[in-house]
Amino acid sequence: MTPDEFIIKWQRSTLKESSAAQEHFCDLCQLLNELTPAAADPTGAFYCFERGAIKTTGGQGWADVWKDGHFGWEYKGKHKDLKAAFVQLHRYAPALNHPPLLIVSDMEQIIIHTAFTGTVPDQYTLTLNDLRDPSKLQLLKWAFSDPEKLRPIDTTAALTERAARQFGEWAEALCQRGHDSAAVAHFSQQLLFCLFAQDIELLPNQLFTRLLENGLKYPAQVEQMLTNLLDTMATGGLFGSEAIDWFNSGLFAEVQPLPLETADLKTLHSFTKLNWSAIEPSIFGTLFERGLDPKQRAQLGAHYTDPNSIMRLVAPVVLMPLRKEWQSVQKEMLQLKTAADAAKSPAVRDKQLTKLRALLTGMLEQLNQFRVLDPACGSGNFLFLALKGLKDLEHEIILAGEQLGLMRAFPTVSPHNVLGIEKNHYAAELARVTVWIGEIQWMLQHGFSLSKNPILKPINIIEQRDAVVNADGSEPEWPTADVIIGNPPFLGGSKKRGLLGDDYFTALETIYAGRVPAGADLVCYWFEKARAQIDIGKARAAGLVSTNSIRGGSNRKVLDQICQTTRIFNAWSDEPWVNDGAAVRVSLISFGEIKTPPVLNDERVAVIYADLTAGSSEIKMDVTTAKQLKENAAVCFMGVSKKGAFDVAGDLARQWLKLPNPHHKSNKLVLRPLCNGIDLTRRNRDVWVIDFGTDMPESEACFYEKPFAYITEEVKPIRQNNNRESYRQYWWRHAEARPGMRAALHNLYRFIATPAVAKYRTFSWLDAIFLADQAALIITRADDSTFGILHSCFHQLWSLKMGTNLGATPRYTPTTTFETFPFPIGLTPADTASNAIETLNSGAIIPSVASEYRAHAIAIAEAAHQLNQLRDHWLNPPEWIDRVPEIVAGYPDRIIAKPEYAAQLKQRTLTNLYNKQPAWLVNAHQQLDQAVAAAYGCSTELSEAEILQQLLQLNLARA
DNA sequence: CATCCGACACACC
DNA sequence: GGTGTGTCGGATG
Repeated sequence: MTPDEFIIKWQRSTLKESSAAQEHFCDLCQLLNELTPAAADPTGAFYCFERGAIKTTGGQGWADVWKDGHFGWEYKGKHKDLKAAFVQLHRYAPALNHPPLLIVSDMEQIIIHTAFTGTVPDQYTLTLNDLRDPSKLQLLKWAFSDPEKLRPIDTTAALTERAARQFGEWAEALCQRGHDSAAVAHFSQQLLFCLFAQDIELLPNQLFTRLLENGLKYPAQVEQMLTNLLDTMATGGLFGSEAIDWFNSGLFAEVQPLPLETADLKTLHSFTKLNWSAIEPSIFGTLFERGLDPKQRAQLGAHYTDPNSIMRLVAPVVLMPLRKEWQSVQKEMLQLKTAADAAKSPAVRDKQLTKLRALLTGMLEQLNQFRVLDPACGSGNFLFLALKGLKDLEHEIILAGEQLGLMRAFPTVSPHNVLGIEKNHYAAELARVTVWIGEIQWMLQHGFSLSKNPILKPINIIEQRDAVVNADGSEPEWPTADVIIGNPPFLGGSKKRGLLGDDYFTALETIYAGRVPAGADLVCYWFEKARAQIDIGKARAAGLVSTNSIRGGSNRKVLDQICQTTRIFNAWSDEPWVNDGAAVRVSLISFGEIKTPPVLNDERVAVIYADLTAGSSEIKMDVTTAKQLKENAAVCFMGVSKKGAFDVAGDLARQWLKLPNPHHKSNKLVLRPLCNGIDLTRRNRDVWVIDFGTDMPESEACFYEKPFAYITEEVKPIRQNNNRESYRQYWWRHAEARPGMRAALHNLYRFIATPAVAKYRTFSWLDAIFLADQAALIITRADDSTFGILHSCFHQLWSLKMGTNLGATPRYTPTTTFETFPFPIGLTPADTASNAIETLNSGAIIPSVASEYRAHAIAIAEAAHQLNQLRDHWLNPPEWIDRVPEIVAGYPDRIIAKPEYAAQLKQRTLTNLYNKQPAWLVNAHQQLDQAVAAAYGCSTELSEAEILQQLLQLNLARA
């Protein structure tokens, strides 16, 4: 068939839809050289006419033609309403497997609507005559063979980001003109809603666009016109000659348009060209929060929390349990249907059908009664996504019921299903709008008309109040709900008082005494309250976002309690989270009374522990039960906490070293090279520190003229403003001078250091003259055996598991990683405490230990010494450097690059070395691991989990 | 007195 | 511009 033949045939045709549709479609297939449905798929399972038609009644199907993964196609008679056909396809899209294209035709026109998820919908209209145009015909051909070719480039996410950025910039300009940011936020939300309402035709005839155009002609009238429009939206009524629906909602309760300039009107007018109906409702929230807060304004238009991340909580907590229930109900319904169809008497049949109806009604009623609470709902995007998920599920159930021949139910899941608590007045306001926009969008996209008068029903879904402390200092009640979701605010324990104020802090302390440690992050109060709600039966489950630090320290207490009174059934332990610029990492935690196997980081596990690690079915290992060991006490220390600029460049220190002092003592006594993490992971920076020790009086310190003058200038002013009496009083000393550490270092000529926060857990030797800064942790031992044990895979694994994180980077914490670590028997810190060390022929240094452990000590020390030497040669190749004696005796030689090797030497850092993982390094570590494994008396073939399990057992046995 | 934390801060490859 | 490491106030035990 040629296009001309097709056109002539169908121009003439006056047949009705029912008689002509299939023939029209078959002709099209011929024209496009495609197989007809029956020829392509005789079973009709993937490509057929009348998909979803109920065979027994011959009733209307979901689509006239359906090709799985391609399109749903609906015909109407000539000049009939194609919009209605489109609405029908939309409504049945879930039953049709969400085809990417929804095509409607009245046999003269063919309209292809794209419906790829997450893209801005597009449409192509083809008239009969267009079929002569090969490029138009190609579109149709793609619909049959390769619908991906029709995927719009613009995603709704991209559209949303673009709109957010543009709108944000515009709002920022308003703020810069001196308008109050809260007023700008409120006004911009009103305008945004107008743009949305216009694009879904709630505001008729492009009314908002025309208003802006008139405004450009009569700038003086703009403010009055806008006031009139917004006022009319608040109450419903006439705007000019146009009838405006009653929108209601507090959004329009307060109308005070800001003065707009011509440029503003032009910008707004350009916004009307965007497709606001396809916008993600969460944009409103993002815009609001960023537009309102001057600190966040720089982020306007930047990233916003990705819906997929939110679904990682909404899915397991809200949707999965309901889906599971629906599956079992559906199974029962299918059995009843089969029984009814097979029934011999109408009475029996009716009885089965009544039961069937009751099951469906029951399921829908359950959905209608379902309540989701977000007690920190912000601008409502969690609630919006929960509502959308519930509506999708309800729709699916309704369609399944219809398929069983039951009468179609009207969807009843609506904003009444979601409850929110939000402290911020405008965010709360906005959350209501966000949820309603989501509702309206969903209804229209699924072919349902909106119920009006008002459009935004006065359901009090969002309460504006504090969720964890009442104004009178008492504990707030949360409404009863089925589940709790949300992303509560994070605020580190020590920042709480400063940001929230003394009264609020005291109230928190009082209300949650014994439940949440006072040093915990603010987010923990939401976790504890959610746990309590579940405990008293006011919720079944909760899914909350938290800082990833909830896995350790005092924050973990709330998870410990959760694991005691209920159960964590789903978690993501450490995920990057969108928060512009900052390296924020979060844990997503779902807990409560939902019977489902636990899933951690998308993998089935046997149990999830409070630190968000898992036990497998073979190895159950809750390392949070590990105890601090006596034999490890007072060996690992954090370096000094200076709290002031006591550090000076090496060259300045050297100048001072040469200067005399009035009391004839050298500055050498108060000047030492400093070591922090960077000195360990990169190269030594040659930074020195003025150190008046732990108890030198000011009267003596001032004899060291230059250093004292320096800190009088640089440190004293700052320290005298410190909140702590002792820091103010002893300003010339380091705030935490670590007397314990200094005592433990006594008589050691070297010690072991490791960076507190570092990508790799490396240990290095430092000459005793070095002073460790707080970001360097030290172990007060000089023997290679201890060094080797710490650098073995045993301690590496343990420290990773037991330590915490600063953002994405592991952090070593003395109490939880070192003091809990069970050293091999006979080689514990208690066993190596004696200073009686012995140097072997190789140069390795072993501690004096009981004779039966001496062989292990030697083997480990040799391997460790070898590792350290290899590493040192790599870090400081003798050919590239000069070793220069320090100007004063008693300091180690300086390592100075030969000029031609300076750049290369700069790259020789421990982090770079471990990034590269050269074979010799891997081998050296393997040798070491073997020696240490022998000391533990275990195989070198153990898996990581097995090593950890053995260490945990050893720890518990010793504790 | 010592340790821990950061909806981070910032220097430097 | 990404990578990697660090400050310092405040709280706890």
